[in-house]
Amino acid sequence: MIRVTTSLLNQLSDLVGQAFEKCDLDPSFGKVVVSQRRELGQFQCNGALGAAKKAKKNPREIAEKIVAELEKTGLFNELSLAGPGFINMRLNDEFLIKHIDQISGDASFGARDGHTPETVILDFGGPNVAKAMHVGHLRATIIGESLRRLRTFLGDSVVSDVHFGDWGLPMGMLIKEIELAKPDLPYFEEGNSGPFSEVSPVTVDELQLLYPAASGRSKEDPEFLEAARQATFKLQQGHAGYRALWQHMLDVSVNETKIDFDLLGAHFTEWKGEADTNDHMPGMLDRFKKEGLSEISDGAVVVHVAEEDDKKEMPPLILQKSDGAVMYGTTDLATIEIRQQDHKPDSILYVVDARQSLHFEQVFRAARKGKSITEHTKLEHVGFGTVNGKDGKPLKTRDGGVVRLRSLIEDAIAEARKVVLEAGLDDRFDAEELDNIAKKVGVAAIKYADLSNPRMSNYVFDIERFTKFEGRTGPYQMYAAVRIKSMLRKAAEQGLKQGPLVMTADAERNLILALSLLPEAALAAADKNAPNILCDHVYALTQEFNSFYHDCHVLGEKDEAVRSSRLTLCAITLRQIETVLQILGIDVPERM
RNA sequence: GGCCCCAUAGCUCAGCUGGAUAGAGCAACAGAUUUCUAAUCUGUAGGUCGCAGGUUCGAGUCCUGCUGGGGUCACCA
Repeated sequence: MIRVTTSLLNQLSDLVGQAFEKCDLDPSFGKVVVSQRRELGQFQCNGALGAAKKAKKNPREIAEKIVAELEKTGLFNELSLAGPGFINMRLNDEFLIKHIDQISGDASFGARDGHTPETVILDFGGPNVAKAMHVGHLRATIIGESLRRLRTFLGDSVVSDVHFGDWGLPMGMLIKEIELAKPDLPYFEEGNSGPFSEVSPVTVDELQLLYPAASGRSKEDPEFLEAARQATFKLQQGHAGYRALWQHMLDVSVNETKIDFDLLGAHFTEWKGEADTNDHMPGMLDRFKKEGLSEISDGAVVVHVAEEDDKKEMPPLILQKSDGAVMYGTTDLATIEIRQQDHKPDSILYVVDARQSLHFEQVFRAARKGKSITEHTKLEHVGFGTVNGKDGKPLKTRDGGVVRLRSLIEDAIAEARKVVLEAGLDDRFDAEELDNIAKKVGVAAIKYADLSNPRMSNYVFDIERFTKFEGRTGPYQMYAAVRIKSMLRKAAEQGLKQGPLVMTADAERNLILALSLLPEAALAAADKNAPNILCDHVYALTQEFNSFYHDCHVLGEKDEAVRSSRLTLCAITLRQIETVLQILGIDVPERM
């Protein structure tokens, strides 16, 4: 007997595959998918066409044989043939109810059953010292956090590392800029090895002004840039004053980014950064040199990563610039080695802007070449597209500046509050609850809008559209869950009990079918690192629920068996909607 | 210039390894409520899938060329 806890589509595919096997055909032709034409069936299999092509036979004849085999199982209410050889099927209700009973008894709705647990490291967030997080960090954080939750849901052991940008040339630029502004600070005294003050000489607001100043100065003043380069090198070599100053800048910046990450509900098990590779660096550089993996090119130490059959140009990875300082490729490579030592991961996923794909390709190749990671470990750049304004170009403020993440979130919360107030139902909430609802709705609106796009696509940021309660929005999904919560509260007040499932209406069957597809969605989302698949799933689910809600009264239902069954169905649906939204990083309030 | 990605309804986008009549949402129009929260549901209308070839029984999907847009091409991150 087939296992009942695995995904419904896999079960059906196995079953139909067996039928193909009995006809001496490859079982892989038995792949079953949700029907494109629901009026003809719940599921379909198109394998007869492919099999016919391969076996040089008539597709309809093959399909007829398959149908005959499937009839014998007794699991189907209806099996039919259509067109050139499409097999349409409808399961009988007993089977569906049994299946939903089984998966609803499992916290993952049967999804874990189809997943082999592994140790996965997620590298996302990627804020930088002194720079306020901006719209570019939005997707990295939202997608990364969602993948973290998804993998945890599927039973993986997940390490999430924020990987602070804290070690490159910008550090030298900041040090020199601070020196210009406050030359008397002890950090700049020749030979001063500390100890230094425990109080930061700069506030976060100052830092955020210092950085653009330093950046601008570097472009105009070659001497300043050169000084910054030297400072970067000295910092990396352990200059005591610079290190102390750097630590202050890092601490101040970390505290600031935590506010943003908290707003977005992102969690990190590690707050590491590029700088944490410093102790590892000399050994790694030495090894690459000794093993003949690196060489000097134009004064820089590089690893050649081009391969014979490359179509595209593949520049070497620069480990050390000609001035001796390391670059972010070097720290990324060292980070891989450290992660290998610390965690022995099966996968390392980098949730970083798609524009950095060449960089990761170089780093991954260098890591393979230098055996920095075990062969079986998967290294993957999970890229994503840009967030655009209504003009189709990357989102900018009115005066062309960078949009800060904080203001983006605050605007969304303000917009959500406006929408709730406009609905005119706010008199039910006190100020505190309204705040809570606005925050949850605003953040959900942004997250759902972001995650529902395929990762690699760019999308247009339109907060008014995102906060609408109609259509494919975060709030629509939450609203369905809130409706159920309200209903279950009333049921509890009236002492109504849940009972075994019975099928009395199409809307119930459709809802159960939607519920049954979670494992498929979760596994595909994990496999492709594509949260949008889960967004599609929860949208289909909430739509089916809303139809059910419209067609089938629950609390007022006179027949106790039907009523208690529907209460059960509502409870399962709520749990699944909340589970999926939770994976997407969306919290559902009690009311809204 | 080389390489990579994209082009689908008025708008924002789906379309999984080629499979039936190309789908959603928004906007438009027509309906449904003495609400279990209508912030909902049902229906109608809307398409030469950028252009031109090719492979195939079958192409939005695969191949080639073209047009338009974006990204990227070693000492920034």
